[in-house]
Order: sequence, then structure tokens, then C-alpha cells
Amino acid sequence: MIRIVLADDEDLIRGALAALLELEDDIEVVGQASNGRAAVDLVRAHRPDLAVLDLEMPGWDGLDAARRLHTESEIPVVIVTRHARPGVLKRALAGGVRGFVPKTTPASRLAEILRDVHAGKRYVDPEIAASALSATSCPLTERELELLRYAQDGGTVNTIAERAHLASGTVRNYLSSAMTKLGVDTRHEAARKAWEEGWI
Amino acid sequence: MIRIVLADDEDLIRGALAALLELEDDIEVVGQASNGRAAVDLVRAHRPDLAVLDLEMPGWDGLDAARRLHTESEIPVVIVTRHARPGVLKRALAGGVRGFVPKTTPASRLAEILRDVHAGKRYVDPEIAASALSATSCPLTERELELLRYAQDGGTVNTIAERAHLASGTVRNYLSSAMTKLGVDTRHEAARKAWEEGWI
DNA sequence: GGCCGGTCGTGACATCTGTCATGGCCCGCT
DNA sequence: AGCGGGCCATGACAGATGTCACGACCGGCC
Repeated sequence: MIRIVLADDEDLIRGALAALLELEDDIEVVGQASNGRAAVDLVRAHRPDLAVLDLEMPGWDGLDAARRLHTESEIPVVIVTRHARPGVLKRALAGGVRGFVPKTTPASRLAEILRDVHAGKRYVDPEIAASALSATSCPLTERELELLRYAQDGGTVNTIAERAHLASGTVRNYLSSAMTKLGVDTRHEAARKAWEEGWI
Repeated sequence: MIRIVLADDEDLIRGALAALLELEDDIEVVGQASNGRAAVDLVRAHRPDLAVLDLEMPGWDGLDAARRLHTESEIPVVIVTRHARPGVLKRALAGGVRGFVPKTTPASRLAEILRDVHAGKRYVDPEIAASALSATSCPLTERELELLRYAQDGGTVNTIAERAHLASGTVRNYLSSAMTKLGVDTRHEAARKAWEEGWI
């Protein structure tokens, strides 16, 4: 029997995934959480064989929780995600994640994947693996990434400068540098591109 | 027995929802689709009692399919969505949708809701209903909305003008008008705000 | 008919933005 | 010590952007 802790912030989806997994004779969902922190607590309490974590969650996301679990226990973690971005896959593997499955995976395959991971194997969606391998590694600097994060929600340079505690000229320089590296013409396109690659 | 056609573009989620619904003795999923058009075809073929459609799907989305189904048959439609935006709820109700449930709804409630809708009732998530009622109705003009849609992916004014077959000055005027109405300073903030309200 | 509102465009203006050159500071590497 | 690279800032410039005023056309409404 494979005992699982399941985390997803959307109750409906989490419940549905639990129902899907409970159909399997050898799988048991022993705990459900709606954020990464609660998931870590549940793992400590229940000592399951596997943790299945949604990537996008408020507060601690799936990756935060996975890293925490990797350092404090040997529980294998499978990340489930809607947006399969290459950079995120790399960070997940670096964080000790054992399985990476996008939500486009057929439902019938999930149980097999969990069994494989439980048996010590690793699973990475082949599509994302390919794009992660062919993807160029992030050419951006830490500050550039930070400012791109701020640039994501469409504010002005002054807004960004204020939030980052920097001079507006400095902000423009960093963003300009990022735009050049990414080959785009506006900071918004740069932010979008960096997000799609999974860098921010 | 309530016979259901289920549509969601994410295989894993669709399969999980099917598993959840199949747990109920009085519910049967007779067909699954990954886009709105396929869902309509399935409804024509199977004549189910209910259609459960995810809102966000490529090609025909859940709302497109719901409108189509409303005009050609009397099948009640329940929309499931991740982003519960007030404007979308209004459009959904106008399109004859009988149920509107966000993915934050507890999984245990879904079956009840479907039974209620099948019995002729309507269901709208109370949270979204409240924000839809308190929301100001869209003050934007058709062209303003169109240009905001183009503005969503961060291109320059010239890009937008080209796509809309308009002079760039005209584009700036419309977007300026929209920004004033929405009380923001950049077209990107305006596009974001309009999206959050469900207007685009 | 007059009036209003939406649509499309032009011109002008102030400001914002992206680019470039330049400099200083600190850290790590050779 | 010299060099490179990231970090922070300034100044200057061209072009993009947002605002405003204005005009034209069309359709609906009173």
C-alpha cells in the first residue's frame, strides 16, 4: 500500500485527484493540504511513502515544500503542474523532486507514475524534458530577475524603482540589459518571456 | 441516473473529475472532451442530462460551447472555472448557463450541485455572485475592449495598431480613454484590470 | 432637423522609456 | 596587483507613450 499526502490549493481539483487515486487498490491518500506549509506538516505527522504536490499554491508553493521535505526527510516528492516551464523543471530536479507531471498527462497514467516513483524510479514528462534540455540556461543576473518580477504586473518604472528601493535610472539599465539578453523591445515582453522559461 | 458530458482540456483534471463523479451512484459520465467544440459534438451524440464544462479551453471555450448548447438544445450547462471573474459570470448567465462553480469549491459539494441543477435549480458560487453584484458594469466601449485584448501580451502601440488595422494615434486615444475610465496609468495595467473584471 | 455617442483620424505637447557612455564600489580570480 | 563581473548611480539622447484639442463621419434618438 502506497500512502500519499496530496496538496493542491483548489479544493475541487484536490478532491478529484484524491478520488482518482483512491480508485487504485494499492494507493491510499492519508492527508490533504491546500498549501506547501500544511503539506510539510502533514508529511511530518503521517510519514507517508510519497508526497504529491501541486506547483502553484499560495504562500509556500510546491517547490518550496519539496525542498523542505528533501532536506528533512527522504520522502519522494512528485510535482504536478499546469504550466510546464523548463526552468521550473530544472529547479525542481535540483530540489530533489522525483517526479514532474504536467496536468496534460492522461489521468490513467498518474497511478503508474506514482508506483514507479515509489519503486525508486524517477519520472519527468518527456515533452518538458526535451524543452528543458534544448533551453538555454538563464543568462540573467539576480537583480535583473528581481526587477523582471516587479515588472510583471505592468507598473511604471518609478513604481518598480520604489518597490525595489533603487533609482529609476538603475531600474531602466537593468531592464534594458535584460531586454537585450532576451531579444525583446519592452520590459513587459521581457517579463513574459522570462516567466515562460520558468526563470521568475 | 444523471448522465453527464464532461469537458476540460487538462487530461489529468478531467480524468480526476470523472473519477470523483463516478463515485456517486446516481451519476454517470457518458462522454469526455478536451475542448468546447468536441463537447458540443458529444452532447449531440449522447443527449446527456447535463454538461459540465471547464471555462478555460483552447479554441471554443466553455462559454462558447454553453451558448451553442443553449440555442440548439435544452441541456443544462454547469461551468467550472479557475478564475472566477465577475464579468464572466454575467456573460455565462446571459448565455443560459445553469451552474457556475469555481475550482475552490469543496469536491464534496460538486455532486450536490449537479443534482440541484439537474432538478431544475440554478447554482452560482456565493462569493462570485457577491462580487458580480457589487461590480460596476463595464464602462468600456467595444473598440476599447478589442484594443485592450491586443494590449494584453505586451506589444508596442505600433504592433497593436497593425493588428487592429488602425492608425497608431487612434490606438493611443482609445487606450488613453480606457486608462482614464479604469483609473490607471499604463495600458498594461488597464489590460490587467479589464481581464480581472472579466471584461476581456 | 438637432443632439449625442461611438468610431477614426491628425497634430502638438509633456512625460516616460530604452539605450548608451561613464564612473564608483565591492568581490573573486589569476 | 590587475582584471573581470556584478551592483548602483548619473547624464544625455531618441523614440515611444499618454494626454489633449480638434475635426469628420455615421447611426440612433427626441
